[in-house]
Amino acid sequence: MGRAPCCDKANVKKGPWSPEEDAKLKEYIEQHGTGGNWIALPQKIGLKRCGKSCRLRWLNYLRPNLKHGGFSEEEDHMICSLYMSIGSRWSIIAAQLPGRTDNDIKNYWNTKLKKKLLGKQRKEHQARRASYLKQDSMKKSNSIPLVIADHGMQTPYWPPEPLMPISTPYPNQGNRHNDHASLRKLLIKLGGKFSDDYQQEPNNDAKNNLQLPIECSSTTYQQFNDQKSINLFSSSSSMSSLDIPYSKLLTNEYNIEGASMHVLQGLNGFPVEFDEMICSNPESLDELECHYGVGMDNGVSSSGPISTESTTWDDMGSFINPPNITNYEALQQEVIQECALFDQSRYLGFQ
DNA sequence: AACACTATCAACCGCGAGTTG
DNA sequence: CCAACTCGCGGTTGATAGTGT
Repeated sequence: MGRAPCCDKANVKKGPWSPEEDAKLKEYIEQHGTGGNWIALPQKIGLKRCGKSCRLRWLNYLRPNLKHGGFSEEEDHMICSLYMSIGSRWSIIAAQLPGRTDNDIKNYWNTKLKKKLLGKQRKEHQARRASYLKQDSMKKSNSIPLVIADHGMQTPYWPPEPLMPISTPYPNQGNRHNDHASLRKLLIKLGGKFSDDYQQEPNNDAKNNLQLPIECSSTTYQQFNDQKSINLFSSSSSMSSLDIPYSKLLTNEYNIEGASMHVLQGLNGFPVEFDEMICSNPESLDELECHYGVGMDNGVSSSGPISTESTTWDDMGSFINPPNITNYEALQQEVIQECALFDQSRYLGFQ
């Protein structure tokens, strides 16, 4: 038995909204508000629309102060940074971009940003692979640690062992555990720490197995520095806002232990593109490590782009290869903490 | 000019979570 | 405690505009 429909599908109009419908809805909401019940709204106005459709139309199109199209570089940067940190939690990402809707950002990501990133990565992969082959032959000849010159790294780095093809690629589920294990390995290097068995005991010890970074760098991306606080709740949400002074996010003033498990869940839901990249392209994990400079011991010593190509934000190079890895990691850690606070606040009943 | 292909984005759908009685 | 209901979210679809051949 299926779920009951939210409205009578037979008597409900679907498809694009007419200017008359828009005007009716806008006028009514501006005068009376939503009345706290979207389902009843269309009947009150005399619209043959589903309540959910009215809500969506209002939030994504009719609501005042909305911006459409023309994402700025800062917004691109923000979206990518947040996506890398928290995944496809579009409503949270949208809450950081005034005037943008989650739907807008989601569309923008799916149609433009993702392609930009993957396209850029593909190009760099080829260049890097050529570089590896060269370095590998050097390593075999003298067996001493290499310093990759164009990384500007000072930490010794051994190129990876010859890569074995993954025999059962995604979507076959057989290797997904291994892939997640690899991702976890990467994530450990990126900042958090996972025990080997967290997946077996997600409800018990998981929160203890992920240790959030103890320190956050005081250096962050400029756009975050500029903010006095971060509103973690979407303006369209029924939840009330919780503004956390941003300075507090940089310290351990908040006890986040109780929320760690939820951070873990967020990480477990790491952007699926990474899964796919890794499964369809076995070398991609090494690529990612390379991107973030985590292929070496502690993963914090990289300071420059890997590629010799332009690193301007125009071609997303500055995101793929952050100009300052310390800043990037700080940002990532901070966003993870934001999510922990977000989830914790919901637990503590701040809504 | 006609057709095929691609990109874009508004809108829909189904699900999980929260609320209410 | 439970069922019914609503809301909000993220994934997906489909119409249309744009571009290439």
